[in-house]
Amino acid sequence: MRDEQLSHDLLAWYDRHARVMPWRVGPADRRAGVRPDPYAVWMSEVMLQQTTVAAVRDYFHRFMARWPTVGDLAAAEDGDVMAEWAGLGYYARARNLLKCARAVVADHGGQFPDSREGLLALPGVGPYTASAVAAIAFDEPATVVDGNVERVMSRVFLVETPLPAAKPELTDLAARLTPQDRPGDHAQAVMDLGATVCTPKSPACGICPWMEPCTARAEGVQATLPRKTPKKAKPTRLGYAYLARRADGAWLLERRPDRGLLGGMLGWPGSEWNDAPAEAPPLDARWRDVGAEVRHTFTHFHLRLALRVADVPAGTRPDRGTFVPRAEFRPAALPTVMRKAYDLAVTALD
DNA sequence: CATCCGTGGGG
DNA sequence: TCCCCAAGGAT
Repeated sequence: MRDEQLSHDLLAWYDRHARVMPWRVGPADRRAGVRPDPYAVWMSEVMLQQTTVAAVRDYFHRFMARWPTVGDLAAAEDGDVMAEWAGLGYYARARNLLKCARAVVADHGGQFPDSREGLLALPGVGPYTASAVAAIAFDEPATVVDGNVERVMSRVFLVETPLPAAKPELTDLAARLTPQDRPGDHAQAVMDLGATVCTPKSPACGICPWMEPCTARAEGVQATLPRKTPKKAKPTRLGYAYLARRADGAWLLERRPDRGLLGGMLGWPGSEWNDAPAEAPPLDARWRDVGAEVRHTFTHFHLRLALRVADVPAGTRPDRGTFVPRAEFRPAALPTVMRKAYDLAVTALD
């Protein structure tokens, strides 16, 4: 089957089955000439990096309501943006989001570059995001290659090379199918297909617009693709976290360094996280064992975090960290592992 | 090219 | 309970 026929059939499917998203201009409106706001497209694409649509929705609404334009975001306080991002993960994205907004204002007059090439130069914008914004916001015939596209291409064209080695081949195949007309709808259509029909575990081939041409389907091996090189097991690390509550209700927190795990986020002072961490209290106090530990899994290790809590008098000077007044403290501004620690500690204190 | 970087839901 | 994985990017 010709590439043009495949693209046509996919767009016809998309016209009927496009998912409705807060940041998306649907195929009907788009054909009526409506164009999405590049700022909203960029915001959604950054949030969607390695993150599910369901997780992104509320965050997208909150960010757009609080910072409606790239200029508003560029003028925001770093801490406010990090707090608003808390819980969404991959916090380097939030730091780069701010850097990018400020670059757009400082270097591009507050307008996003309208080409893949120009977008690619922005912080936090890689090959995928540059193509996605170029195609969706500016209708440049750029090819998007995300996990969905890799899966769909590997099946339709029966690519047995394991990822990530197969990436260039899958990119070439995806490029062949990218039409000059409606490239933005095409990009979103492939991803919708991967997310709703050509799913990882049990693809719904019976309702797929590409059932007939799909080579993997013909061979009956669709559920085994794409192949992936095995990943190594996660080790378990141990650590201590110290939750100090001052007499007036203030909590002792510290801002983590910009680089590395949970970079730029607020957290409880703690020990190192490794096989045998040493205790590292941030001030002298009667530290109590809470009798419960936080279990949390990061991308590449499991963590078991033992909690120490203490009530300290007004005027206490910590060796590190800052007491955050009760009125300003919001658990929702903490990354999830730190919020879990707080929830466990206050439960134990009651 | 390999490693680091979160989180929550589903099977 | 555990593993997979989701609209990846930076180094």
